[in-house]
Amino acid sequence: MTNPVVRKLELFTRLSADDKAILSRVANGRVRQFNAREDIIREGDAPRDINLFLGGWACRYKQLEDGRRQIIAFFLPGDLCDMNVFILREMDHSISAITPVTVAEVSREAFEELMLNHPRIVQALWWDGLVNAAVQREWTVNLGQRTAAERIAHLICELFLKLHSIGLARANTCEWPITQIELADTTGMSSVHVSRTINELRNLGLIVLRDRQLTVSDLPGLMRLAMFNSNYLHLQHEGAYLDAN
Amino acid sequence: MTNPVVRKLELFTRLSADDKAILSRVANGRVRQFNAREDIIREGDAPRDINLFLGGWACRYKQLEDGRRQIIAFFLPGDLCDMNVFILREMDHSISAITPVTVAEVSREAFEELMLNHPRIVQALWWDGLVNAAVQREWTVNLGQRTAAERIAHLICELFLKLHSIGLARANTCEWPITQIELADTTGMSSVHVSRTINELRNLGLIVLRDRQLTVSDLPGLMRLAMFNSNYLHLQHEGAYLDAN
DNA sequence: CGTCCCCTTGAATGAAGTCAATACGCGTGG
DNA sequence: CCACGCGTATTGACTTCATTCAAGGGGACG
Repeated sequence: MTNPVVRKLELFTRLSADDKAILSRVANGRVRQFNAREDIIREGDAPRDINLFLGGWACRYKQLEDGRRQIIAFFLPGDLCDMNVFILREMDHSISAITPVTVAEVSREAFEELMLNHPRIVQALWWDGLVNAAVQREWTVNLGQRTAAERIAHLICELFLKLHSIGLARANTCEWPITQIELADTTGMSSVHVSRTINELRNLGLIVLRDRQLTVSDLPGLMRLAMFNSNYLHLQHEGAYLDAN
Repeated sequence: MTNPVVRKLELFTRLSADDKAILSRVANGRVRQFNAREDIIREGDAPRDINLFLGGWACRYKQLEDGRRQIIAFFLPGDLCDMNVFILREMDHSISAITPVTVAEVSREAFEELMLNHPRIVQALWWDGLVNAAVQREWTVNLGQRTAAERIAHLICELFLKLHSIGLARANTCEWPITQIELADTTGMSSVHVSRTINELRNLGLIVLRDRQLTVSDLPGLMRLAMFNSNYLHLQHEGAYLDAN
């Protein structure tokens, strides 16, 4: 089985055998496990290492004083988390496991050495960072402009495409470990209304969702409803022209 | 008058005379003017140069097919826009002037050369990028969790502090060129409701806003209302420990 | 078998959007 | 100079959408 980070970065550029070897070695360093719901880093902590997600789902979130919580991003296998946070003194948000999660901790030093000697990887990491920023922007649009049904539909499209791109979806189905409460905290609505909205999507024949399994019965329809434009994911292997090895 | 970019980057670290000279030189290269409301870059364009904002206010936005528009970020003097977009093939959003705007175009080559020879600047740019990402996350929280009044109050706090940090606010007043329609597109509400909400803040004695001039009469009160925590702006000169010249 | 968490559904409440009318400032051109 | 148009801001009345409150069902697990 290929390393999920390699798989992900190769969406953008082709890596040399050496690049891949280094990445796999780094990913096998200090590996840690977390239970579902367990915090991986908390707001206020001083960031130490770079985290590399190897398995499971996690999320970034912020919490207001009065308890309201907003999920800001999801992490899937192959994702890196805050490659450079060590520039900043303290975390301004928290990261929590949704399912049981496996992460590799990469020390700042190991990471910097890697960046020094592997320009192709650096470029792929740049790309990854830019895509993450684009996703964050799209979430802003989602929360600001889309209706409840559009918001949920959009999120489903995004995660479904991302899962596909890293080989974690087959045909039109994938795992869906996110509870409706978490979905509510993601889309800025109440969990009651999430329930009703998902039912709406079901009744439109767009999705089937039960037992933590999602089937997208009509992806084009779902994308149309959500006004989903995948350009912001930059999945078109845009670094292909860099392939000259 | 110091260059606004220098002023901004020095929030994080101290720059050498040479660093500053280089930045000022780069900022005086190809300078362009835009009228209020004019687009600077449009979604779908291939990004060419890095834009450095020297004067005026601008915004990043995305538009849905049916016309709904979401403002995703504001640009103030000293801000850089998408230092690395040339990795991506095309823009997934647009940038537009709010007031008349002056920008310096920095070619990719000039920029890369600068990064190669000025590690202190590189570090400050990293910091800037991380802060921008943090701001984008906070906007996600804002749209997802805060009420109308909290949203507007939070945005005012954020911009007011940023303006202060770059010397564009005096005591408790600053320019406020943003129309209520733009504010509506920023906070995901209708312009009618923005009007009512601003009135609410006025009646609470928190702000005075007229003739494109904002006075924050009670900043602590405004921050309390918005549950504003400034940690995400990372304004505490966190790079001070790098000062050894 | 009971507890806990998650999901669902109904009914009442509340927040924000829409529609519409009016007012104000500003620039343009008669 | 005034008239007009345009964009912006304000205010009221009504509607729509989403939240809250409440109750009940179902599955997982000790």
